[in-house]
Amino acid sequence: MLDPQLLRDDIGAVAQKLADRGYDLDVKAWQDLEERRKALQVETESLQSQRTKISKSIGQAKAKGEDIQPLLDQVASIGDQLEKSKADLQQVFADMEQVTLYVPNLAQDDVPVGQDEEDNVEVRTWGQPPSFDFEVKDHVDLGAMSGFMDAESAATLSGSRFTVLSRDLARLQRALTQFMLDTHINDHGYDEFYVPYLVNDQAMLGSGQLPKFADDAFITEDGRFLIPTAEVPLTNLVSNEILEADQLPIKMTAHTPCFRREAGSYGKDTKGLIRQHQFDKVEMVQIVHPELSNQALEDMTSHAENILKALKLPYRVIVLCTGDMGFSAAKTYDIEVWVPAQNTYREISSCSNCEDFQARRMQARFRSPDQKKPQLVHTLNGSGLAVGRTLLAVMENYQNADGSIRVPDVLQQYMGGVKVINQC
RNA sequence: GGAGAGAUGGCAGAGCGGUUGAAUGCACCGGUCUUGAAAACCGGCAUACGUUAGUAGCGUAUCUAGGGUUCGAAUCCCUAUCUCUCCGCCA
Repeated sequence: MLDPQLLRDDIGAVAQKLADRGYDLDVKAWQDLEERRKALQVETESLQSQRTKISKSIGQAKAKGEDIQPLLDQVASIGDQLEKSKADLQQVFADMEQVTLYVPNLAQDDVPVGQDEEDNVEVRTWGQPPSFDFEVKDHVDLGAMSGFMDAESAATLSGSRFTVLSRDLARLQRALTQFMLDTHINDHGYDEFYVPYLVNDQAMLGSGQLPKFADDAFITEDGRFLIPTAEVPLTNLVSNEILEADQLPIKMTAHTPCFRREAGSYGKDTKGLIRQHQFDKVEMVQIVHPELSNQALEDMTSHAENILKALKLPYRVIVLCTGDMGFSAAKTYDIEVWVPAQNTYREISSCSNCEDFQARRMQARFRSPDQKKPQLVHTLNGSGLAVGRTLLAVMENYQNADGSIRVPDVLQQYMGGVKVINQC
């Protein structure tokens, strides 16, 4: 949610910035609502004030045993007026909320303006894509050869976009997860959390998945949502909180499955682990002082990069352009890992500074010693990393000519000494 | 799932139709006293919105949330959510 003050003071500039993101704000409609709101609110509050005054004097008159009928007559007409004006005001507020809940965050000034992923800008690359003296196989083939990855069984169980991993490959995924968590906890200063995988609509609203993207999430019969990312439960841990300044920054990590409908991506990445309805992810979330959020974004991105460095997987970092950013983000870095079989980089992490956008929705604030009023915190989230896609990247980058897969050095301690994954 | 009890300010806890935004205690902040500290005493201490040049003043709302009764609701009624106790079931 944007700062309503900003919408009032400088709506022209806001509309321009939203246009950069491909969002068309109806300025005239908003200003009309705002004007109505102002008139109605002033009217309602003054009526309420009158009514309260008279009601109090009724109490006093009664206590003294005076006749209260004149006062009752006086207040009678206020009641109807008040009811009407209250209802109108509520309607205007509801209309305004329908706008504000659907308006995306504003991009930071240094974010490149652009339409879609074509306009994203590469920031840096790390590592050299490996060269192979044989024809590389993709992870689907490698998985089939080993017999440890089974899309058909998954289709029988659940449908498309699911997978069954077994034995050394299942273990390798667990090793990756463990390694990521341990690194974030031991080297990067995050605290580990275990969180619910089902959340209510308030939580989804707070982090910005609702109301606009309801179709992307799985909803349960009793109205809960399967989390599309651990960002939702982790970030909402501070909802409706007023934190003390010295509690910041809060750095949280959690490993969870993530569930996504992937509506609207029909035909895209239909094979393999790239795009699944269910995938595991290790998530990082930071709750920070507003002045430090940009530095925190750089730090968090480097934390995700450190995982890839340790795994010796080549990657590049790009900054998303205005048109490609997520709803809640003010600035986003994507990290893309080298995928040999596709001869390109594919997204494996997305790190965003949401500034106060989510904090305002969920009323997450802190009290700083130098300011009387509580102020909104800044929230950041980043994948550290998407585990399924990391598994895919390891499989493809570490493949041998015979289809076996070398286990990266840092994972071997988690694999009980297994150094190469062969076949069933 | 069944039966019961409850949800009040940072925390504890009173109030149970009328000057209650809410007693009291604790915590916190400022002051007096003191060489300093403690104690004691004095004072302060919610949030949001509106109006406004204003973090001044004034107004409005908020005692879990949403509805209702009433001239007037923290207090009465309904619904939802959550918590606790007991029983049942269960990894």
